[in-house]
Formats: sequence, structure tokens, C-alpha cells
Amino acid sequence: MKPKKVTLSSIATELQVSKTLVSLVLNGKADALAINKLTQQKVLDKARELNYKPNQVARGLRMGQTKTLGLLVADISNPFYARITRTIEHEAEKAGYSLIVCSSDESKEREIRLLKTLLNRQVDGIIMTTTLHDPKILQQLLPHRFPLVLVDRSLAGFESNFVGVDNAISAENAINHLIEIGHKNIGFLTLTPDYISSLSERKAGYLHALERHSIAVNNNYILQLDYLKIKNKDYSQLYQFLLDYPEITAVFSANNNLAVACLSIAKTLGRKIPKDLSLITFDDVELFEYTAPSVSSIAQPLEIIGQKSLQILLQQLKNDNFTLQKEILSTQLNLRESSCGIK
Amino acid sequence: MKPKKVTLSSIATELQVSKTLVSLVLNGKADALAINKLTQQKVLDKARELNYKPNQVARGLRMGQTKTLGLLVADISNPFYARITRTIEHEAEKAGYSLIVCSSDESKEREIRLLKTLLNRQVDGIIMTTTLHDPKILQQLLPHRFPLVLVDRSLAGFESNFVGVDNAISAENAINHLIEIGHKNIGFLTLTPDYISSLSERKAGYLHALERHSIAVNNNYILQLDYLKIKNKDYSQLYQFLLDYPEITAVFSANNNLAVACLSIAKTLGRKIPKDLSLITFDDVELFEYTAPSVSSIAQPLEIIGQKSLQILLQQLKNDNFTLQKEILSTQLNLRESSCGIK
DNA sequence: ATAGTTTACTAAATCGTTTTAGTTTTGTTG
DNA sequence: CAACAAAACTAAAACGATTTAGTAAACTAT
Repeated sequence: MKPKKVTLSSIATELQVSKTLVSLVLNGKADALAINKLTQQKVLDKARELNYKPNQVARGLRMGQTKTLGLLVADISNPFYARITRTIEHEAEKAGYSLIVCSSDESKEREIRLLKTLLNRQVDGIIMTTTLHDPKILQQLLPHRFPLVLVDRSLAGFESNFVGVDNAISAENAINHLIEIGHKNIGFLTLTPDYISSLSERKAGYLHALERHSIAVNNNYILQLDYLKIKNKDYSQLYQFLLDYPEITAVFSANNNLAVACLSIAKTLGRKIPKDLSLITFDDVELFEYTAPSVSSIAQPLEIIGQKSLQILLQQLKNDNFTLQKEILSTQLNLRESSCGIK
Repeated sequence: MKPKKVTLSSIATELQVSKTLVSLVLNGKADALAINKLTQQKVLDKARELNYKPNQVARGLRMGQTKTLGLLVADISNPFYARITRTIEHEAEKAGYSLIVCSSDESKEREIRLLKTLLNRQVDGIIMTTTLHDPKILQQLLPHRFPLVLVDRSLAGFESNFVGVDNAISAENAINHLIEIGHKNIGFLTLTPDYISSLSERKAGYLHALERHSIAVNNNYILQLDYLKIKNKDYSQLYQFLLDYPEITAVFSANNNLAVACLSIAKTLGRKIPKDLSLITFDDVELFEYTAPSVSSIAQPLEIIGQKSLQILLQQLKNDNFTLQKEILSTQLNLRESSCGIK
């Protein structure tokens, strides 16, 4: 009753030849090995007739490569990662690779567990945004020289490929702009954990800009919000922050979720953006162009990030003596209505 | 130099026992088979010492199940699919499954190719939003009774599990609302290919609402846009449409991308929403609450869609004599600024 | 006629597991 | 002290491919 499986052996048996022969023909190695053209055709025909499809699992086991890559991001539902994923998936498909996708939710434990799963599944390489702080954990988890590309976030003390943007410079530019149009009391919104390289670099850019303009840093103006609370739209901390420091005239938000939080809070708090509060955020989202007000943002080149990540990974998979690559891309500051001058 | 692989045999050899024993112990089948507690401990210890990780590929081959599922959506970068994906991935992980994700880009050829890839990779089941029109193609491609859940879009003539929403009713409700607040000339925006069940049901809902209110259908008011053009932000057709039919006072958009197109066009065309043109769209996006104007939309229960899809798939994987399940969920109409009364 | 080459093919090992069908040793019972 | 059961373990097959190391026959050259 069940449709019995079509394997190499099925074909071999039906044609009264060896599995070797069938495998050779189907892999295009027949000519090099002087297999009779007629026999070749017979095999090809039979394979088509039986609708033979090679079992990639068996193949993976034998060949030691699964043609599968792992993509481990913080949150696949965040448009930032979703768009990178799309590019990576498309490029991977072109190169004959499939993609196992997983989200760590910014949880170390989850990340470690998922990473182990990916490795047990024998993925050929991994692209990931790490949430980890300690390079030793990764060193221990990953085999030596395992093909890996860190994207968006690097990890100090851990040598690996990397693709990301110039976070510090980008943030600094944005803050410079805010200062130039008259803002002095500028808030900085970030997430816990803030040791994540991209976030800490953005903070460094913020601090550096203030320093360059001889503006004293007020640590109270730096607000670190809990990732899960933000994800669950619990904006109470931010609410309180804006109430506590009405003298803040501009905020810089370290990612797109925080910008949404600002829009939401501004609406309920009646603190008008940009009249009462200017806003610039890291990460551009399609709809930031159409929000009220439209949101000034730092756009990362998502397609290029995806392409580069995959490209580097594939290079390492091909080359045995491959040297690690780091790619730092530039961003674009899109000024819109949410940030405006003061006085 | 290379870190040699740790396999069952490594452990077996080091401990001078058989692979069988090691496998039994590591799979918790030792007690049932009366393996000495002491030996068990030795195996466990050695496994830990060598940091043994079972090769899931070998396991998959032997056991005939890979503990991997395929998720084939139209476009992973669309927040609608991204959010469903997130839920499915999380639930799958809980159940010990990994997820291979791919996007068809609404292309039949791509969908077929990706589907074949998933099957060759021996995924245990598939969740997909199909772009296909012809049930025979799927019937031919998939083994009989292959665990599959169609999500968002059903396929007439193809018996399978399904999870989606009551598209016709939802659309009809929205149109009813527009009519009740005074609109008569209501445009309907959809995408090619429009045989996709969710889109055609939404259209049916639109038509039905007009009929119920004795409003004659004007086919010119129904605009079908090319998916790829919209994706590439080529809104020229829509632009022309709105110019050609200035008498249209409200449009219903069949998905979120089209709503964005409307926002964009309205901005450049100076046709103010909702003063000159009301808008309600299918699919809610987080930022629709903060756009100018905020967008009235039909929100699908994304989490539930994801959960149900996976739940049904897992049930079929478990149960051998499983009957197909169909789950039609309700939506929620979120009225915001973009739709308002007339006269 | 013989050695060497080319053509055309195949048996068997291998990848790393799980599982079937045992075997051997020890212990218990009538 | 047989007979039998229980305890403790193992050899080998299996999953479905690839690949190594062949073999046999036909042809070519000397």
C-alpha cells in the first residue's frame, strides 16, 4: 500500500547493474570513467521513470557535508533580521544550500542550545548574531576553524569572520547632527544586555559626540531597557524616564523596537515629536517613512550585509586555508520629521 | 591536528564495550534492557569526558526521521510571515524539531523547486503557503499522506490540513463598515496572481458586501497589481488608478504591502487619507498604529495561526491514522484614522 | 602470441547511528 | 545437578548514498 521508496538500489536492481554504476551516472562522473553511453541513458531513463530523488541525508552522512547552513538571529520577526534572512536564504539557495533558521530571543541559554542543535545536525556553516559576552563559550562550543560568520555583533576575544556596520561613527554622526541643530540634553535609549557590541559601539559613538562638543555626560540620560519588556510592549520604564527628565529635548534610540516604543509613548504622554522631543533611531524600517512623524533613522545596508555574510561563509567552505574576513559597512542617515532644530 | 570526531565507536573502543551498549545507555533504554548501573555510569562519564554529541544525520538516516520541518512561505521578510515563522520556530524547537525556512517569492517554479529540495532533505513535514493553482502538481510532488499543513492559502481540489482565517467574512465586514459610513465607490486592491485562495476570498467578500447593499460592481474599481512591482516599490499602476478614478472615496487593500503602497502614493499624489480617500487593509502591522494616518486594518491572529499549524503537523506526525484538520480563525477589525465617514 | 592499455563494469567498505537477534554468564528452582 | 530464567552484554545488519580498489573483456601494439 505504501509507496515504496525509490533508492539507488531500486534502479540498480531493475536494470541489473551495480549501485556504483548508477551513482556514477547520476552524478555525471560517467564519462570520465568510460561508462557506455547506452548504459548511461538506460540509467537516466529508469531514474526518471521511477522518479528517483537522491536521499540528501544519506548523501550528507557519506560525504560529510549536509549542504545546510544555520542562521541564528536574535529574533526572526524583527524586520531587521527578517530582511537579512531573506537575502541570505536566496543566495544560499542559489549555491545549493538550505537554511535552518532559529531565534535566540537574546537569551544566552537559548543561543547555546540552538547552537548545539545546529552543530549536531551537522550544518556546514553558521551565520549568527551572538548574544554572548564570553568568547570562551563559543570557542568551546565550536570546533576549531568551524565556518562561522558573526553578523551585526562581534565578540571581543573571539576570532572569526564578521560583517557589520560602523556603529560608533553612525551613531556619532546622528548625535552630531542633533547637537548641531541645537540639542544639548540628549537621551540615549538602549537595551539590556548592553555589552552586545553593536549596542556598546553605538553608545560609544553617542558619548564621543558629546565629548567632542564639550557636553557633559549625564548618566541619567542613558536608559537601558529590558529586551523582553520592550518586546512585550511594556514601555513603563521609558514612560517614567521621559517624565523624570523633561529637560531632554532629543533621544537617540539604539534600535527599531525602541523607536516604536518612543512613538507609542509620545502618543500616550502627549509629548509631541519633534516639537517637544526629537528622535533619531538606529535601524530603518519601511514604515518609518510614513509614521507620524516620519522617523529619522540610520539605515543599514541589509541586502549587502546578507550577501557579504553568505559570500564569506561560502568562501571559507570552499577554501581550506582561508583567512578570516571582516567587513565593516557604512550606513545612511535618513533625516525625516522626527528630528528638528531647537530654539 | 584536526580534532578527530567523537562517535559512538570512540566511546565503545575506549571502554572496551560494544557500540550497542553505548547507544542503549545514551538513549535511556539501558534500564529496560538490564544494563549494569555501573557500566551505564561509565558510559555516561566517558561520553561527557569526550564531549560526545550524536550525529543527527546518521541518526536521521537510520531512524527514517530527521526531526526537521520545512517552512515554505511567500516571503520571509514580510512581517506577516516573519511573525508566523517566529511562533512556528519556537514551538518546533520545544518539540525537538528544527526548521528549514524558504521563500517562494510567489513564484510557482521557485515553490516547486524548494519543495523538492525539502523533500530530498527528508524533512518530516512541511508547513507552507502555496502559490500554486493546480492541485495535481502538489499531489504529484508529495508522497501520499505526506504530513503537510497549508497555511493562509488553501488549494481547491487538494485535500490537506489547513490553517487560515475567514477571509471572505473579514473583508465583507470591512466593506460593510465602509458602506455604512457612506462610501459607495469603493476600490479593491489585490495582487497577481489573484487565484490565491486568500486573495480571491477577500475579493468575494468585497463583492458580496456590495451586492448586499445593492451597489453595482464596477470592475474598473478592482485593481490587480503585480507582486514583484509592488515588492520593488514600483507603484505606477496604483498611481494611475487613483488618478483615473477620482470618484473612488475608499479603497480596501488585500494585504499589507498594498497598504504601504497606498500610504506612499497618497503622500506623493496629495490625495489625503482619509479626507479624500479612506483605507482599510487586510493584515495588521505593528506600525500601522503610528502611521499618518494610522491605518485601519484586519488583524489576523498570527500567533495562533503559527501554533495551530505546528500543532496539527505534530499530531499527524505522531498519529498514524490521522484525519485532516481545517482550522478557520477569526480576525479582528481595527478601525483607525485611515477610514472615516463621508458627506 | 604476449604484454599493455582501454573500456565497462562491480564488490565491498564507509559514513555514524539504531536495532534485531542473538550469546554468555550468573542465579534460581525443583 | 539439571533446567530454566534473568542479567549483561555483543555481532552484524540496516539506513542510502559515495568511493576505493579492484576485475573481466576487448582492443592495440610489438
